[in-house]
Amino acid sequence: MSSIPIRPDVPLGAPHERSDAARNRERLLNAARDLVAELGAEALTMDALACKAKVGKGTVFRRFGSRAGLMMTLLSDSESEFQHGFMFGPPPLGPGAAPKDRLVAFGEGRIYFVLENGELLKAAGAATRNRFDVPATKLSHRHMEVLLREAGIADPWVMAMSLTYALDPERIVDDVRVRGISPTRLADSWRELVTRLLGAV
Amino acid sequence: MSSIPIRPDVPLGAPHERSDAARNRERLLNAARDLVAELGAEALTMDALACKAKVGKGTVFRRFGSRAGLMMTLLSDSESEFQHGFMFGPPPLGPGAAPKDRLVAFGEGRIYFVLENGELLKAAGAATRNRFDVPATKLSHRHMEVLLREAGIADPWVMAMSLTYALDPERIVDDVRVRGISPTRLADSWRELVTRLLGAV
DNA sequence: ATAGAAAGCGGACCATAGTCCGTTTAGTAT
DNA sequence: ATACTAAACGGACTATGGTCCGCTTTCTAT
Repeated sequence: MSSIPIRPDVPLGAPHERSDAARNRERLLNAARDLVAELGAEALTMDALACKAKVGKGTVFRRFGSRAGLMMTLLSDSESEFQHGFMFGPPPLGPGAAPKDRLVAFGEGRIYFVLENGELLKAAGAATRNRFDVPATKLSHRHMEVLLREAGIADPWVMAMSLTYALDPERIVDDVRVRGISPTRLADSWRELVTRLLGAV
Repeated sequence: MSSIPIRPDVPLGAPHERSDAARNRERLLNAARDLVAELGAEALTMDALACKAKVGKGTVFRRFGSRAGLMMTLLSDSESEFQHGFMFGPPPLGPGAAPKDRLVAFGEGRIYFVLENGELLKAAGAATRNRFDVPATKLSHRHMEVLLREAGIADPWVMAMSLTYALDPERIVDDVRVRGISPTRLADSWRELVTRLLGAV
């Protein structure tokens, strides 16, 4: 997988995306959304996508780089929304509340977000070398790191990584769907974890 | 993947393993160990293994069920040793110490165990639906659950799951080998986590 | 309008995990 | 020894993610 031209935010002298490229991007995105709606994210194969979009397989991979890349693209809308929530939204999720409360809210939000987009998230994480490469994961990690630092944790970077993995999509989805744990129970346990971790009951 | 006849612990009227089966098992195990030693676990392919062991591919899969199953078999010795350590060994890892200290020791032990057998563990976990299916993982989870319950955690089962994922092999290996975090730093952070989680500094 | 270059295209091709099923073979009962 | 049966075997076959590279299209400069 070389550089991923997924659709850069037109950073510099935007090389002016070619019209055929734009057309195929549209086709692919539509086909992908259809397939996910029809059969679920897990069942989406790159061959089927290429076929349904009436496009060559090479085109699919140039556009998205990999299956994980495709899933990330499909996720980007809801993901942005969630990100906006914890970065700019109202407390306790957004700025203005105590780190502990923000972290509790973050975990809860994340749990429900994962449960809504679970398949996509699992698919985005799998097949990637280190799941930490997912940009959204990096951002979440950074967010938690800042909160943990404010709360006086000695090594916020590493602790944020522990919490990141505790909120792993695969873990959350399987807990709920395979092992029958209710989302509420997960959220409660997360609250207990954060509360104890950041002192004071 | 149907029932896995990996080499049952001869549970009942052991149907007397056939001699050709035994011979091939030996061949496969030896070949697998050689290949791992030579090229690393990641580079081991089932085709190469079958070929090197002078055995058909079907035989490989009958024996181990899957690539993950093979890796688990390869791990079982060192894994048993580690398990023995936290179940029957001397404190603080084994019984006799306070839950908090046992949990700290468990995490440290796990970190170093993972760093020694990282490739195998990653390979065993990947390709499995839920990595939690790995029997050794279930045992570790149970162990932590018991300790957490003793320490008064409200929902030990779920909390143990959070900690299980915080100690995920992929996470540990990538932290150390990709992101350059020292094992010591990981262990220190784990200590901080457990110490704060189980009260009293 | 035209030509040249760069970007994009597409599908054959590769690698690899895992399945299937007709054939072989090791034990067993006679 | 012989015949029988269930287990074991092996390798062709499938599914799927991902790569490669010669061909086509779009854009731009003239």
